[in-house]
Amino acid sequence: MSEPTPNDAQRELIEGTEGTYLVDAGPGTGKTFAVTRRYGRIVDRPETDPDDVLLATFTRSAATEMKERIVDRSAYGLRELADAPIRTFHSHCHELLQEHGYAAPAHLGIDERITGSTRILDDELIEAERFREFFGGFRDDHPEHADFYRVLSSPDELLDLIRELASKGVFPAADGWYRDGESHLDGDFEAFKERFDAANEPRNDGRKQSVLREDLSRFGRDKTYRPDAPSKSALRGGRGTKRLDDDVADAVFREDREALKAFVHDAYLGYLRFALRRNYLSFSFLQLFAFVLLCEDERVREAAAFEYVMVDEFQDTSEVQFKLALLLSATDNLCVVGDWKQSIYSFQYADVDNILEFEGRLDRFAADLNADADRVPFDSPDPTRIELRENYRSTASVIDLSERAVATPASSGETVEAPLDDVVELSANAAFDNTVIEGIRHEDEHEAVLSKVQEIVGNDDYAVEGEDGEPRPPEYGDVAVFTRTRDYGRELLEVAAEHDFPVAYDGGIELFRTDPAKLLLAWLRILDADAERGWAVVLERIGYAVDEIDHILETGSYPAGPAEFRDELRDLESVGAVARRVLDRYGFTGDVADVPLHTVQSVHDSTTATRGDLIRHIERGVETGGTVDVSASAGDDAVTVQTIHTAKGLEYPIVVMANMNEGRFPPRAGGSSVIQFRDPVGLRRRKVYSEDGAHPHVYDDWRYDVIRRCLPRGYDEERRLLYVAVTRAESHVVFAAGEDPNAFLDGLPVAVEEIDPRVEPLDRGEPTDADLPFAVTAPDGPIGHTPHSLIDESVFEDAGERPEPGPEADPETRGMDFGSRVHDFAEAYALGDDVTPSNDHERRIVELLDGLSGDLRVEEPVTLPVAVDDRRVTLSGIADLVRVTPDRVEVIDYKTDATRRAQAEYRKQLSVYYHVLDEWFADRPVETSLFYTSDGTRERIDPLPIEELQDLVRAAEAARD
DNA sequence: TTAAGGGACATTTTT
DNA sequence: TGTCCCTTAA
Repeated sequence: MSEPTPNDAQRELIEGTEGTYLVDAGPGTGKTFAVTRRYGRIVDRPETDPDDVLLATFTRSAATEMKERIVDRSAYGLRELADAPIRTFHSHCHELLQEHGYAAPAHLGIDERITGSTRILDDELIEAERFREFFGGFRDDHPEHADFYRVLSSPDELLDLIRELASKGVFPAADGWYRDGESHLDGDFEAFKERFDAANEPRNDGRKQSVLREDLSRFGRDKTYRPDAPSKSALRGGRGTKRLDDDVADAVFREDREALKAFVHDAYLGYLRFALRRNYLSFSFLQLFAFVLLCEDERVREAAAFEYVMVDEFQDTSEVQFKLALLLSATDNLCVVGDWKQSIYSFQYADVDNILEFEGRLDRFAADLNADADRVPFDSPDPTRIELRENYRSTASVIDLSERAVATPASSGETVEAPLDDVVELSANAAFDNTVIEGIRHEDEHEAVLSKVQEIVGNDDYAVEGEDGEPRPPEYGDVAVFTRTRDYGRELLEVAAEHDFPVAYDGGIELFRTDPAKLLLAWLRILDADAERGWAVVLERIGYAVDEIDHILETGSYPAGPAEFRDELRDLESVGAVARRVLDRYGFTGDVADVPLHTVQSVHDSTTATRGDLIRHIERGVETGGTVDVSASAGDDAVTVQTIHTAKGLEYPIVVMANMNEGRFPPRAGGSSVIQFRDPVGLRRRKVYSEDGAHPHVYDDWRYDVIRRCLPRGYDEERRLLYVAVTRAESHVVFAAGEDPNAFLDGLPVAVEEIDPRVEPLDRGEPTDADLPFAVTAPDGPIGHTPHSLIDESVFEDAGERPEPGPEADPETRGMDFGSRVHDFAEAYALGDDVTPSNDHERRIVELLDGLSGDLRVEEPVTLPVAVDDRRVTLSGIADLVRVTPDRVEVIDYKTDATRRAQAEYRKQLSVYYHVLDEWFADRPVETSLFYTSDGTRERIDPLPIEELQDLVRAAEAARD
């Protein structure tokens, strides 16, 4: 590909190497191209080299890409740039601390040191674990903060607050708060008053009450305030009042919060010390100490500062990162590049105001840093603003759509205002514009998406630009399906797998929601307390039907195999060994198994965890969705499925924006937040513990109930997410919704069509499992059926007609409990263990087994993949005994209960087995029979043909719907 | 236009 | 658990 010539705006950026620049670089405007050119231009000068230029990126992959692109365009090779400061803020801080950081904590009055052995703790779940440990000790040592422990719903909440404070540059010191940190905690009354006044303005020329007063019409509903709170009418004024009194603003804002601040301070400082003593630094603390070091140590600052600083994806930086960029600048040659409309990382403390209010913040931050010393060279900064307006990626139609998307209300009542004036209009550069923008809708949303993709592939109506610039029909690889949530992506993958649809998933999977983690958790629960929740998972995995599991759980008579395994696990010393054995048992290897193992090990080693702790750790992982990165490829020509966040920076000819459904985010798990930090209000307590009178109680904070109604709330980031998604598209955009399209989709100029999803079976040239009647080695199909699940009545279908118990089947010896003991005995005997029969049932088993020759196998679950209406399903079954001789195969199922001759049911069970073995041993006949231990008789059972099993699946599913 | 009651709804993104 | 939407009454 030939290197393009820069356009005028790009040239201004490339050539303007001296001074301060803010570059508004929308999607597809050649930002990386211009930045790397600029970098090359600087370092190719004889007087500068890569060590003089800091290029800070947000992700590691972005740093790598930058390096590669620079190598293409400069005199430097990849090796020479290997150690060049082109890296993320985090890794640069790490580097800085390794070199100069030993005494950094001393600047906060902390005695502990950062040493060569201090590790970065990059797993947030593990950090949360450590924090809980810390907090447990802290509570014991600090009874004076008891009121706050009462109202804190969990330590996680406090850790969140600490992270947020760190991201804003608010740090604790041994004596009070570092620098002007406390003013952030107090908040800015003037700024609050502005918001308050805006919300308190009567509407309709004074005929209608203010938004704020209306909002407060439910003041106190479902709440309990302390007695000193004003009554609702005192707060709002009587009927007909249009606005709140001005002094309400004062009343809610000014409050004695010394104790609250002291609590947060002590916990924050204590945790810093704890981490250092434990020899680790979190991501947040890396930046914290780097900042402190650069601020306090002039010598280090001079040594670490760069001639040129460039920051990529500036919209994703946090407040403290902005300040770090200033401290790392030896001159005012600072260039930040970004696009506020693509700021979607607020949960990582990205602060969109860094870019939206760049000039103001630059002024303010520089002044703050220079208040007591001459630290940063931005005394009277006068940044040049460059706008890259030419879009090289998308058609004009797509660009237009994206600009509407970022202005679309998320609910009927919402109005979107500023900062939309700041949208820099882009002009398109595409060779042709045949853009299709459409919406589809069906309740089977996943199927709808897949069949839409199928319709698109090879369809000239959706032509995309080929290598030669000419239109060509699209392929699977041209299509990306975006989702907001990983869950949705995972569901889509599952449905795609049913149809053998070529999809590749890119991004994180929820480790704790995978089978290895679930089974590990199940076994830990079994070990801990023979917990039913654990057994249910284990038994289901083996293939027991729901009814059977219920029965086993009721009676507590677990099958022999798993019970023995449990005893074996009990003998193991460490939780790590247990994990290894469990994962081994199920054949989990490689990445999928390594990650849980690693997690188990690191949690265990570091915190002397008990089994109960580990169970809770995994449970929390399931709740919070700890993830591990995967990139599951499905060959070259496959649809990419990913979350919008992982798609950032990428581009695709065709984008399907899935899951455009209604859905607002409810309160977070674990209860409502107790302590919050939000500009401009500062630190707030949402609940108050009080021992007024005889009734200690956690009260709601009436002040905060007023304040939060003045805070901006809205869907700005959701809109930006949509913007990012749409602007990935080069040519076509399809929105897909289930039953209920959301307000975004309603608000966009897109016709939503109800479609009839039908995913056609694919002919991809090679036989797949779905083409075969069955394939023994195939993995489980997506829909599992056990024989028992194929009937809609009870398993014991003819229980109503059971004959009088015969002499062999007295109540003592009947039923599952007894049956399972016979089964255990039979298995042990068949395996050659030294066991002796203790009743007639077992004696008859001995007679049977002694009379059999050949290879005996016991209790082996099998799965039979079959196609039903072009969907692949899996039938699974377990037989008690398989006997293989050179000329035939026998499948025998023991029946201990003479009264339960549910042959129709047994027949299905054996049929599954029959078909699997018939495939395995294609050269000899397979016979299926039942052995009644009560009278020692055997009964041949004719297996059902596959067609009848398929019919049963259909019937079972129809019954289920 | 305001007040007040009640029901439906829904658990995210990851350096 | 908070929010939004709908209903009913004043």
